[in-house]
Amino acid sequence: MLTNRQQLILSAIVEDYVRMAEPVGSRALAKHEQIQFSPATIRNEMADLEEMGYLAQPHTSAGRVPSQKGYRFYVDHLMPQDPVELDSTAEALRAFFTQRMDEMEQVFREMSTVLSTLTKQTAIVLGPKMYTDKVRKIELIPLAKGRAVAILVTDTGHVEDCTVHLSEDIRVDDVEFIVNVLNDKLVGVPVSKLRSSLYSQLAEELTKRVERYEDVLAIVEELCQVGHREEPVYIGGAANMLKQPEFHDVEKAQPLLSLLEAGHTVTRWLPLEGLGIQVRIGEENPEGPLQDCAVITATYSLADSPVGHIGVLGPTRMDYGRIMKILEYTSRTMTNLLTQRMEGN
Amino acid sequence: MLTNRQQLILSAIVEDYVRMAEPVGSRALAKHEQIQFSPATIRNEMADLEEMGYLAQPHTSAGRVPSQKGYRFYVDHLMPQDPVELDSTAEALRAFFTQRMDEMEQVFREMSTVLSTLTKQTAIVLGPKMYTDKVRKIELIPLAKGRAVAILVTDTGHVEDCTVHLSEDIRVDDVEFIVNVLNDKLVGVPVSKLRSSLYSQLAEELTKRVERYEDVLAIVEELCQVGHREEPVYIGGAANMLKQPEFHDVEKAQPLLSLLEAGHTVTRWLPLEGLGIQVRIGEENPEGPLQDCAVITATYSLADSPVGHIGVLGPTRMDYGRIMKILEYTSRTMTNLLTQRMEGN
DNA sequence: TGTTAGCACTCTCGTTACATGAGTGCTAAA
DNA sequence: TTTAGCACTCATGTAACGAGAGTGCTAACA
Repeated sequence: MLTNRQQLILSAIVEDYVRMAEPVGSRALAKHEQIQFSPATIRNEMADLEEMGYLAQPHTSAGRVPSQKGYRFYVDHLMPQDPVELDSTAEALRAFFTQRMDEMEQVFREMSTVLSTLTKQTAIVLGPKMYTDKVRKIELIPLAKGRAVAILVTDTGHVEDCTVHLSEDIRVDDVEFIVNVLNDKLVGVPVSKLRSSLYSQLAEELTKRVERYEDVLAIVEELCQVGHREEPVYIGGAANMLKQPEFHDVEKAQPLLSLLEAGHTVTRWLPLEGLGIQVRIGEENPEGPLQDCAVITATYSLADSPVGHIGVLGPTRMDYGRIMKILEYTSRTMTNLLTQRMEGN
Repeated sequence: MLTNRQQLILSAIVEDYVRMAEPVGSRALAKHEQIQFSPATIRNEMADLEEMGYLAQPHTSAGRVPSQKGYRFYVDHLMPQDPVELDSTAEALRAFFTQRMDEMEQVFREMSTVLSTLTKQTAIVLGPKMYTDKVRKIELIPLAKGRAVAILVTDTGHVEDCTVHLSEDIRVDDVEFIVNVLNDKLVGVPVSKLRSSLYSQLAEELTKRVERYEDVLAIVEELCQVGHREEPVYIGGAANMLKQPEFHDVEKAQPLLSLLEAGHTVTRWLPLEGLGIQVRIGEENPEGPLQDCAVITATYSLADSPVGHIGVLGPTRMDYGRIMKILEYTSRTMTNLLTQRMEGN
């Protein structure tokens, strides 16, 4: 489709533009090492590339800028594939991952800031889904009258809690009995299956002893919801957005920041399908404010099944190669970390 | 110090400027209902007010703008004190508080968005400190080899968890014993006193049976840190910042957003001393980026002791009266809510 | 003595005009 | 097929200018 020379030129334009954030002209390109053609030749090729939709021109006498299609082609075919060493960046990541961090929540939070610092973009980290976690223990701790806190611990060390309401005159050994039954029947069940296990396993057991059937049902309902709780979202470096020249205009930046602020909605627009690195450029994104953004995501896994996502959000003019490498490295290391952790160091 | 007329004029200038976000001139002021003087008279007074430092002039032929001192005087002496009804705003708040929300975390998160929506500024909600909470129960749940999760539940229903490392060959009944002792000795102790209780109560008890003294110490150390964990910070409407004309310049807004992003540092610059409503205007704030902001905070309490803070951050040009009233109402209702909750509905 | 009308002055802001420079497309020569 | 040359386009920066808003000061007025 594209001649070698056209590919070379497109590639150079993308890389120049990513670096300088300004439309790149034929003269500037001619100074590139790899390109030995005269500006005129380049101009001809550029005109062709524009006609084919890979480039765009902000206005008649400006340089060229990659279009969404141009970026896409670059990402799919032109980007340097060989593992160029990530120099100091890799160092920083390595340092981050060799820190001892016991609390996973802290890992995710810090990871979002590290990722955003390294990429100078906005980082999004989705905590792991618990779907595949299995129930390790359930506790029910009465507080003041009629209130108790139910705690669910999974085999990965995840702790979730919720408040439940009890009848005020429930007896201590009632509570104890409930907890015992819950643990007997539900330990080892994946949290995603909690609700279905509930009816098949618990119903008749509990009616044997406890009169207040509805109370108990309510408790377990709450527990089920805990199991289906949204994964936590950590956003780092949202303010980095404003450092990008394309968002120096507040009108552009404001909707984006608002979007990020509604953290739990990210799952609606992050590319979460498939495995591996996903890249969404410009209008490939659903939400309006993302139309001139690119989103890159990667998954991390636990025991071979993907459990969470990390991503980077920035203007379409972003250093795809570098960021994809960073994400790839991070997701790999993250997976290892989680897996080691599971296997008890 | 200031004549009645000067106070009237200052007050009018502040209120006009807050509304219009533009320097207010003598002609505009003369049209005010409460002011029956000619523009010339007003000009004279304004000149005096400026000389005294209550007003400032962006440039020679612009209207006047309140200075920090002007805002301060307005807040301290001029602001309408009588409880002007908060109209629809109060309605919204009432609606928010009458929603049934079991999970406190959700309450705080939503509160930050509600507050920011109502004030059109940035809202900051500090979750309650647990200092005064008392230990209700401690659990220790072994996971994979050498790892366990310790859970601490307080009498207010707060649940905190942390990962602890155990020797791999610890026995089940060792764990059970430890948990029993911990609960025997520490239940009812305020989390703030955990560490001191530890040494006075636990040391000899544990050495009686468990050989791995250090293991146990490590666990309890972790637990203590849980007790001293920072209060969670919820920030709502950070993107609202950008809607204020004073932050249409990205250079101004960016540092502020960065500051907000480092959520846990807010305790460094929020006015958290004393009780009641606190107002910090402009250079009364410590951090650089806050120099042209105002921060208003209020406390909320549980059983007569203040446990947390809510606050609003915006440009110095803000509607102090309204926002203070909103915060006051919110903190009062919040206090009631918490207290009711404690007393078991 | 306090208030007001009048007036000259200042300063911002938007518009227009114009020069500059970067970059292009096209044509013709190599 | 490539390149040099040239006319053309368009954004950007600067300067000039008028309009408008607001001030300070002075003098008249109650």
